[in-house]
Amino acid sequence: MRLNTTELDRLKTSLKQAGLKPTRQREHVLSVLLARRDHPTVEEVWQRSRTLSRGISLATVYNCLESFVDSGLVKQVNYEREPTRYCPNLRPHAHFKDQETGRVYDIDLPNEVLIQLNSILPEGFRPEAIEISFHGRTK
Amino acid sequence: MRLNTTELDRLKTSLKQAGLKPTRQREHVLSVLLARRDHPTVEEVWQRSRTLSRGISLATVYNCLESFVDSGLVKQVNYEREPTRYCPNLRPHAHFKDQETGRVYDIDLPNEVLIQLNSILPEGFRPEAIEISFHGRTK
DNA sequence: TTGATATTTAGAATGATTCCAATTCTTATG
DNA sequence: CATAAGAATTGGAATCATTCTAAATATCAA
Repeated sequence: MRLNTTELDRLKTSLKQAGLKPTRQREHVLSVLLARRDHPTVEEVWQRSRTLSRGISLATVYNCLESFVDSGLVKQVNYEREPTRYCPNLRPHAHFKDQETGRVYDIDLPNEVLIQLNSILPEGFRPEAIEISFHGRTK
Repeated sequence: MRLNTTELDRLKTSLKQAGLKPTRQREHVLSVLLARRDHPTVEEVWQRSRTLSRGISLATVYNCLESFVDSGLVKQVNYEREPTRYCPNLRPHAHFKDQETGRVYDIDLPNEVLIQLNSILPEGFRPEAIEISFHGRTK
């Protein structure tokens, strides 16, 4: 998780655009999150962030992830009551959880599916978000 | 929550069909759940079940609901990390949560929507369940 | 540089849920 | 009907992801 100046500047800019002060911790957590296209838990993000010199507290990882979600930089994924997972993929997508491995896959959502889904809502229902999660086997 | 013999027999039968011993507590919790088409939390189910003579323990309500879900008699609804809610509607449906009132509505899922949703999965993905939750305003 | 405001932090607190081990119930079988 | 084996129920303790707290530190506009 070595960041060159260009990457760092890019992160600072995304944070500022999102209305967040670009702190050392936020830059680090965000870079850790963007480094892999998976769905880590808070605990996992914390583990991956330990390399930060002088460390980072678990509370801060919670704080960072919360502010990222609030400002739309990442998404949350919840399966049942398991620990919340975080997802750096911002395109509209569903999730598929392999019940054998526990692994979560992103499934792209074509626009026509979104349109059809909105069409099943009664008059007056204004969705702000939709979450679609499959679970099953991947063969 | 007065049960006549016919209703009681019907409950006993559903429980047996689901492979569950028809105990006094299960019959009561199930009847409480079927009495309203809403989405109560465990705590709420417990409150509504207090009328049972000699009471019922919270642990038992948890146990009953878990066994109902396992045997397909009711569904679970999760929104973020809020307490799990239980849903007696077994038809395929999505949920819509009004972010102002917190109320959860059932939205029927037409078969063609289900078919379209399955069609977006890659080769080899075998879904066993799908969960669709909207949240937004109802105007 | 400085002050106002925001962020970070360690540890305590919270709260839904699960676990535990003792008691009570259900039911198949004699 | 009696009985015994396996299930279910129970109150309370334990768990654990998450939130809260209040003190220390950092950011940034002026």
